[in-house]
Amino acid sequence: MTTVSVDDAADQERKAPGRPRDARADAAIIEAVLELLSAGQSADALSIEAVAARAGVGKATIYRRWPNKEALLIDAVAAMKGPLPVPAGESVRDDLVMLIAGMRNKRMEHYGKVTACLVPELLKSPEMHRIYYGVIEPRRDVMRQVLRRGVENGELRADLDVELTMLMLSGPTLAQNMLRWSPHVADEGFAEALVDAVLRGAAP
Amino acid sequence: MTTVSVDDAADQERKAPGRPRDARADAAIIEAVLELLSAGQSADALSIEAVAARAGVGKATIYRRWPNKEALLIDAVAAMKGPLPVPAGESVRDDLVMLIAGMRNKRMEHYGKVTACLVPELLKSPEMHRIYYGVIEPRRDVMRQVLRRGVENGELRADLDVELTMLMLSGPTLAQNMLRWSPHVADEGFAEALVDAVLRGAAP
Amino acid sequence: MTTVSVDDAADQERKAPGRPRDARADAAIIEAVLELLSAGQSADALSIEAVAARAGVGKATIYRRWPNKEALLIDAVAAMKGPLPVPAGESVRDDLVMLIAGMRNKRMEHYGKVTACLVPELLKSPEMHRIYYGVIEPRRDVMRQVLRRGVENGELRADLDVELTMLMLSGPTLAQNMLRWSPHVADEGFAEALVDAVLRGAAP
Amino acid sequence: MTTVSVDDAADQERKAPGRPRDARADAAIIEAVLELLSAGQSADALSIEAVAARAGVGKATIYRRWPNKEALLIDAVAAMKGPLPVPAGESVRDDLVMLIAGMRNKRMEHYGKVTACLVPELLKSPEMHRIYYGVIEPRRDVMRQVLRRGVENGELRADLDVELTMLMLSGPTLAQNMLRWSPHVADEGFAEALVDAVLRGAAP
DNA sequence: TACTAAGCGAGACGGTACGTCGCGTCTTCTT
DNA sequence: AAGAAGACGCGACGTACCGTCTCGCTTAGTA
Repeated sequence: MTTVSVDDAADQERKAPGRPRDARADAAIIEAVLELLSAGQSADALSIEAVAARAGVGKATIYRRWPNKEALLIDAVAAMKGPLPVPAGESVRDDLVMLIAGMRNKRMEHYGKVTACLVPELLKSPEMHRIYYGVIEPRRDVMRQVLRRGVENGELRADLDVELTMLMLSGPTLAQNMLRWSPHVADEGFAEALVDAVLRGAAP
Repeated sequence: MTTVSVDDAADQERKAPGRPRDARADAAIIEAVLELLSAGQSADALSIEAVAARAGVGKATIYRRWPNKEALLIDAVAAMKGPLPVPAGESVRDDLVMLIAGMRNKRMEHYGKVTACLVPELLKSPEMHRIYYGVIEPRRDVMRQVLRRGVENGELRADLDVELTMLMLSGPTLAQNMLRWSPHVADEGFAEALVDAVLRGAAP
Repeated sequence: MTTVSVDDAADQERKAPGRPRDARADAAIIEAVLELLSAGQSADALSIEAVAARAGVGKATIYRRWPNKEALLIDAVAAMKGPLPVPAGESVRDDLVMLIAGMRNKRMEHYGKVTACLVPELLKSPEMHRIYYGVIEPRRDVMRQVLRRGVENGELRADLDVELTMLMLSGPTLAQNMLRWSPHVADEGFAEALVDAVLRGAAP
Repeated sequence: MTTVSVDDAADQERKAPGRPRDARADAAIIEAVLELLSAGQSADALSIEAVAARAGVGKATIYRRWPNKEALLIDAVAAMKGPLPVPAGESVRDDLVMLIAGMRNKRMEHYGKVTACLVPELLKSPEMHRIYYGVIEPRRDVMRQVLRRGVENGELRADLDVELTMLMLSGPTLAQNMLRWSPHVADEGFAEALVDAVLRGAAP
């Protein structure tokens, strides 16, 4: 719910005057978005009016909470993703495979779609990008810790560019999810193949 | 211009009765799309109505040529990309760096935006995806030839998964273009760093 | 239809480019307004959306023709009033009674309501008032001719203030129709009583 | 203030439990209505929300006192009109001129507008009409007394229809105030001209 | 030369969704 | 209990585009 500013307000411990917002409305709205995304089609065909009707809520109640459709979708994405994945911690390779595979779940099926619909707004509005970042970065940080652990314990080369490597792992996954550039690349085994290729390198 | 079917019609060499289509309209429409994309912001805010007004053309003239906005955008992307890049052919690494760097031109600035806006439609409609594929695949084939050449002449390992490697090269580029996931990764030198990392591998 | 300007355009005999407006839409809209006014309640509770739905027409089709609800109501009033009344021409008194009674028909039942709803707009916007005047003035002119005839043929006093007399005839009728100030004044026979009272002062 | 029922409650002299109503709120609300009517334009554009904000009062405080916007406007009209006019009592004609002229003050400028906005509700709801009657009737009664006095002392004809005469005096005034039907009729001297014309028929 | 068929700019058409405003009711905390 | 504040479900507002459909007009190839 664009939580950063809300938390800031909570820090000040100010009690807002007037009737407080109904928490059940927040839940109903997010749930309605997810239902419509699952049942329906593309995410930009999702209308605020449909969300309001599905949630049994007035349009104004949505606009009171989110400034536009994209911000709402971002929060819906955050809710869709559920808890952070926790790597097992034994083998760096296995942890990476698990993280990449987790981006291609059935549950994540709509995640690619939704992310795609957000992109134009992310490119246009820095504010939008900041919010999205707050949602996505904790997950990226899990992968970052795994890579750093590998560098420290010698499983990965000492001079590894961690950020670039993260891009090499999640970029192809995203591209394959969103654009299906390479139909030849098998779906099953994709995570293992990608992680191994990144680890191994293309040189002979 | 959704060229396949048009070409097929041309193959049959039927002389269409009535007034032939004005070729200048096609050009004016595509140009209007590109101008609006450059001037304006996001690509899903681009309306057919605005394109028609800008091109000095009736809406029906657009709908006579493209079935919907996405198909029009795909042709605009094709026009935006210009001619196929031609690798120098000396070093595989240098060729790849050139290809990747070519995806991050100033001219390509809007390419990420436009592609992003197409994604929902691409995922939903196989027909749409087929058209997009016809535009994008020739460019991907250039990279594919470079990689195959490397495998054959020993610059790359013999058992290389060419398709996966292509994904590892263009996926991160796309992700960085569209989502700017990694602000830490420098813009200058990105192509070299990525290609080197793909070639080298992460293992020690 | 704010007809004055349309007539002006017709004078210039300019052929408007593009698809011409559908005359059936005009009729359907006006009819829908009258049906809703007859069936429904007060006239400011009449919503453009309801009119559009009833007429089987898009909202834009209404807004293309009338700038706001009041202008639409004025044209609806004009349509409701039908043809100009024609006085018999024998006795001035009888003609006036007929004209006044004609303002209190069953068919005119809603006329008072609608007029009332227009008043705020009439007071605010001179343009609105001008249009309304174009509708109402021809009817007032009928009464004016009757009074002038009476002055000329000696049925009425020679120094009669015609405009004031018109106000004395239609003002009480309007007030009684709209505000029912005097419940004691009988409905039947109202026209005769009023005309006689006015004539008692207007007789030579 | 829809005073009848409130007064009845006061008669029972019940001690209401809890905090008593703040009398300043009533005044602030009425004053806010009058300010908004003077500053703004039409009276149906006056929103309860704006009144509450202007008066520095919660919406519920208004709804606790008046059932709807029209009832509030009626009380505002009453407040706008100020104390009852007191006729001098010498000449019936002069008293009537004073009463009619008093309906056309600068202070009454908005009176026509506000009354006009009430009309639809008055026609629809008998309850509303009753309340309005309670406000307007005492003023009409002043004129009624003047006319009766004239009948009794021979200034007016013995068989005069008092109610109809009242309509003939206030109806044209109302019509001229609200609709400005007759621009030819001069503003100055209107009261005298009207009263004289009516009396010419009402004289014995 | 005239006919026929399609292309063309223009813009009206029935719709859907937008984001805003006000309604009258309700819930919270404070006085 | 009243009060200020303001959230709630609702419904209408007037606007913007959608994709389709006439209009009157050009612009060819065919008769």
